[in-house]
Amino acid sequence: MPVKDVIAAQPSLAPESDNGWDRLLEEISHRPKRATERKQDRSKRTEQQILTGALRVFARDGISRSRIADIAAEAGISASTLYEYYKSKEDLAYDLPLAHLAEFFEGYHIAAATKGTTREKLLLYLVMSADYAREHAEWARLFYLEIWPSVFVTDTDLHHSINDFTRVLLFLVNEAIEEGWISRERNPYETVALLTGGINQLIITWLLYRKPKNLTKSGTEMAERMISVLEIEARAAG
Amino acid sequence: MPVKDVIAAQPSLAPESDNGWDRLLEEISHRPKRATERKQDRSKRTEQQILTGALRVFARDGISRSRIADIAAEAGISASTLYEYYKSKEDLAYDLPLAHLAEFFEGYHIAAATKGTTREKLLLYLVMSADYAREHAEWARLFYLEIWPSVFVTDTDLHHSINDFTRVLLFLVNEAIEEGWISRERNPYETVALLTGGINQLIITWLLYRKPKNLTKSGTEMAERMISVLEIEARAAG
DNA sequence: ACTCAAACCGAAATTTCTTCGAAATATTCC
DNA sequence: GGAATATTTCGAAGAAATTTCGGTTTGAGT
Repeated sequence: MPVKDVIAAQPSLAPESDNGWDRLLEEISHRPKRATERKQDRSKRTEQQILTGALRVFARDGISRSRIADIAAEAGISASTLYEYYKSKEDLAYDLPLAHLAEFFEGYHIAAATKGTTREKLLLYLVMSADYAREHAEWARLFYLEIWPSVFVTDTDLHHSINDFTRVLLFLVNEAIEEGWISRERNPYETVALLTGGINQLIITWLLYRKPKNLTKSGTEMAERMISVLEIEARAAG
Repeated sequence: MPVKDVIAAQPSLAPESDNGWDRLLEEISHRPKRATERKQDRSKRTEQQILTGALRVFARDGISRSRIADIAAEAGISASTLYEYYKSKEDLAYDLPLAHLAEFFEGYHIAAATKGTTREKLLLYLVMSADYAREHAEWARLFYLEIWPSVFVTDTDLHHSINDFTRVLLFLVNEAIEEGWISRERNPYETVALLTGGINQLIITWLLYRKPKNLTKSGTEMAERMISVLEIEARAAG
């Protein structure tokens, strides 16, 4: 059950455990592990070629219009070989984003270490999300436009990673509430929805229309705006 | 070009044209028209059965896993007959949400007539969006989780209707800026992204996890919160 | 160099989508 | 009412894509 994960995450995220933050990020950036480890070097190379080829083709044609044959050709192997690596097209599509997500979390983990306050961490998270999408547009197309909202991601490794994305935000929001600059009156899940939704909508619009032109700038603007607005709200609430 | 539509919409939406609002809603709720009109009554019935069956199957299995044969069976016709009505599965999937969207706009048009202020209209729009999703959960699953973010909706009737959804918000936000309760400093598109993103994220979470339990209540809460937060922001900016 | 497992591929099987021509049903006109 | 015409339906065949299978090639360890 997906809901359970999110709920269960909450207690362990209580701000009083002072190293909860590091443990959370540690867990998150090490999550993705392919079940089958490849033995030979050429195999590792092939796996990489499949991932690169698949990303290219999926981003160009969309998952459902993409053909296994095209992906295999792009990877320089035969279609049947691809089935040695992934049991279906869907399986491939859902595995594909994992490596990038881990990379994002790892990058964030490092960058966040230099930030002292919760506010800075939260701002950084939102800004980095937008920026990572800009830097990896093909991946982002696949992830934000096809996979994230998909109903069928439940009960997959990917699903955990997507939940992780929310868990980080939830942790920070709870901490901010503790610190008093996000209103206690408000449901933290609702606040997380607001933050996620705002930044994602910006990314999605950019992916579809290349507008706003400068995603990094707009992302920063949007993130700062959302956070400062939450602060004002908390102050207004007294 | 999708972007063009949105941009082009702006001038005609200037608040000074006092009946711009009615013209906009008129245009929007009358947009969808199937090209081919069916001659016989049984045909109209069949068309309805296809739509009902397809909605059921798509919502249950997702578009890509759904089989034409299943949809046809659900509709009580043969698979080949379905091709008399829609030229492909994709075509069917993209036509399906149109009727509901038109219904939503029409319902909003009527309900908004009783609301005097821009603020009330905006609040109503957001609240009704969430509520419509709750009332038509199968449709919402298809629309929010599979179709809205899809890359391939460009250059379809559906695409216009989705743009319409944003145009209404943009109109209201611009009017609110004119009235002074949304900050002039902020890019209206960014504000629209914030509003859309926030409410959609809430809907998506509900569709996936049935959480929050009461979508109508949470939607109202979220909508009121976002609007009041924008007001506070405008006041703080002076 | 030999052995064995891992990796690879072509051809065939399977599944699903789509087309087509003929049959069934409805409408029109006399 | 019944023949002529148009519309709608369907089964069977065709096309396109995914997936499986058996056997060959390749590479790592000894």
